[in-house]
Amino acid sequence: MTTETLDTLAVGHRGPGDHMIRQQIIEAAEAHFSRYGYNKTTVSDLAKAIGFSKAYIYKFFDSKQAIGQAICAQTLERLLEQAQAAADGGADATDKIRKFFKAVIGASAELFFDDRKLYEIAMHSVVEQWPSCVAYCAGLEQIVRVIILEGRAAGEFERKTPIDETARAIMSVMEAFVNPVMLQYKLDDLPDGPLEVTNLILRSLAP
Amino acid sequence: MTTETLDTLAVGHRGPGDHMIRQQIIEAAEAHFSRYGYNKTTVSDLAKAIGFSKAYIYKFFDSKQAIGQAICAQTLERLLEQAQAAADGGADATDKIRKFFKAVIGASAELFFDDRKLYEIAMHSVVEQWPSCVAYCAGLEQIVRVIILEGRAAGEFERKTPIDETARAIMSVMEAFVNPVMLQYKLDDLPDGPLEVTNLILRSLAP
DNA sequence: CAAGTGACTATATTGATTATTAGTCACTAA
DNA sequence: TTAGTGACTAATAATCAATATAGTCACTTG
Repeated sequence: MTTETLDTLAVGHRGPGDHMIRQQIIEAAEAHFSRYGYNKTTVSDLAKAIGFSKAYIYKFFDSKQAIGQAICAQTLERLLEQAQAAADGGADATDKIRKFFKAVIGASAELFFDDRKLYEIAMHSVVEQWPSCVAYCAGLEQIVRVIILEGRAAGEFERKTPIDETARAIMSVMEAFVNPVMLQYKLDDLPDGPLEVTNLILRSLAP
Repeated sequence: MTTETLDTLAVGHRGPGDHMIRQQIIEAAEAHFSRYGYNKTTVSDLAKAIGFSKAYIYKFFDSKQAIGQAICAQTLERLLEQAQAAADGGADATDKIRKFFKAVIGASAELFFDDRKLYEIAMHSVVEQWPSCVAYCAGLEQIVRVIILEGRAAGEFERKTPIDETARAIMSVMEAFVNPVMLQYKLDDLPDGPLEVTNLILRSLAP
């Protein structure tokens, strides 16, 4: 394992992993991307914002896209944290599944409405299969897997289906609402669509 | 009910509903769209193909898009027929569900690989919410509904959940593989993804 | 050596200019 | 009246030069 942080895939990073400047760049990028969007902010804009030259930015990041990935990863990590917190607040496994999906979808939809520009980066990351997105999906699946195992241990859920298949299938099923690319087409179905699908999932988990 | 056919929503049609020329236009459009794509074929091309002037086309269709809708509707109807036929070939309701989804997804994927241009029109129809697409989705859901009712009558499936909710949820769940916009991102998951999701659906239907 | 940059190139992006194309309509011929 | 069209306009799309941007590198400064 490198000196890079564990939870952030530091793709496209250069130079020291933990540097004040790197954080400043990320903060400036988050502000600019959020306000003007990814395409409309230039690397020079970011450089000006932190008071250095554009060339210096490239001591810390491989490319503009790498900066985008960093702030996308940050955004998705935040989503993931919210989802985990919601799941933790559930009384039993069934409740956790319910709260988990409600939180993920709610938070995604909120991002869509309040912060369209960041949402667009997230969509981009999905289409381009950025590692941040892959990590996000894997994170969601992992949370689901843990909940299911808990439910199985408690006798709440069936145990015949292989855990990997169950978790994968549930993620597939929820993808239409969880995947930013697809969610935009399903906004009309909120919040009932996810609820009905959650019910279907829970029925499929019944012992 | 108008004189228009029952199975084709004749949106954007003009003049007599059943006219030799209309059919000729549709055939020419299918050939051209399939070969050169929707954007690259001009209305004049179609006119030339059937040996009339461009203005005459507009005696039969409101717009170029209306022609696109007609051939899109035709394509989707064909998909629907294949799906229905596959379902009919199932031994029991469970088997019908399996065969149905396998057929829909297989046929969609085939369209994607063999006839990319037509597939693109289908995608366009989804994004633009053309009636042909709405009809297609409704048709799929109707087939599912009938199978479920059969399965319930045979004691194969549970009967507590309202049939509308069940059918809607199943369609939501399958959307990632059935919806042309989304399918293109899931091609790597074929054919195992749909299979696992089908299994999940069947588990959720267990009595 | 570490921190930082100006000046450079190749690739995108823009915008003003043309060229095509969708769609209409008044009209002719039978 | 019915079948069909040429000529027209408004909107859309292709073109291409001018501009802007991503990304590199040799270089300075402390």
